[in-house]
Amino acid sequence: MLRLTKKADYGLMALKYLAEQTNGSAHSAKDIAEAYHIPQQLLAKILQTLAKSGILVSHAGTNGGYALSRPSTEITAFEVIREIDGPLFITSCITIHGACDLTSTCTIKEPLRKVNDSIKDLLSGIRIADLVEPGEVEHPSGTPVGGGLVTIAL
Amino acid sequence: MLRLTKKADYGLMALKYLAEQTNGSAHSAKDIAEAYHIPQQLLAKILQTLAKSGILVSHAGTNGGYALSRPSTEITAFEVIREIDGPLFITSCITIHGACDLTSTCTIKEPLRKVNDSIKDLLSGIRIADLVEPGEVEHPSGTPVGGGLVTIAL
DNA sequence: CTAAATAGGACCGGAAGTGTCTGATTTAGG
DNA sequence: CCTAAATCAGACACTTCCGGTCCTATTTAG
Repeated sequence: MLRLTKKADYGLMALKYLAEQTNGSAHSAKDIAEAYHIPQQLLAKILQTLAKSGILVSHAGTNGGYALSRPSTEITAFEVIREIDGPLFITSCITIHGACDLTSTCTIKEPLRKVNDSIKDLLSGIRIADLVEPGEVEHPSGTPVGGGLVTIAL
Repeated sequence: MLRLTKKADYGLMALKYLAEQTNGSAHSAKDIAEAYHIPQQLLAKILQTLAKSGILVSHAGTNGGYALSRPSTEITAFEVIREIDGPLFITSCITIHGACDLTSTCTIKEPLRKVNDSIKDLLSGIRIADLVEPGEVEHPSGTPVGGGLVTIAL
């Protein structure tokens, strides 16, 4: 539960990639997909929606591709995830219309909304620029990194 | 994305219900299910897992049921959700073993782990007791409540 | 002994996530 | 002008998981 879709994941990775590129020219979906070993066509779709929502600018044709529409410091993880995965959120009774039969039934709702908002703030505080530099190799020799799952959190 | 399963939702509601009951006797899954208009058999399953994980104590047989194993101030939303929905979390590459082919590929991972941990802290800070009292009817006359979705967040 | 409950398994239908394919349109470069 | 490399867009297949149900034990108060 509470997990990001792979699409959102891929989207963030792609934006990170674009943020790293210094030259202003466009980079194709193919380039990014190959760099990260991501299914190309899927990435293409993601980049398209990102372009449609104004986070990326696209350029069709030969040597076409995508580039950030704004500096990487002004793109939050929050909006990226929202564009890709849609506005659904925490409790089902909030997102699905009419799920709560009786209002009095679901008294859990209000407290969870606060969590909801907190997570929103959390993700809003993270910018693409924050993803770009954190030193690729800094595992403190105790952390398994390779293919070995990390299994933290919940 | 990032949404709670209904199971976790139901589980929290059930715990809230149990926390509200003053007498120490057990309350059946049927009672709770009817109180909240929740599918009974499904709730039963949830309560079983909650009992198996030690959050609830169960009592079989006639007049049996469930009760909190600890005071409601000592049960966090975090552990409830974890027991019900399992330990999966944020990025898919964290939870699924070996999903990240190359370590260097997924450089997004570290920053997202921090988000992960923050959410964990957030949910750990919420206790069942916090869910119990927030005044059932306090919609500030501007908030649509009935069947009308709230659609906040993302 | 019986009825009410928990305990646990199998199962199913639908939705959503993941990914592929096909086709159309733009466009730089030879 | 033509071709190849792109974006754009829609449809579709596959798989997994969520939500929910059903059935069958097993416990246990009265």
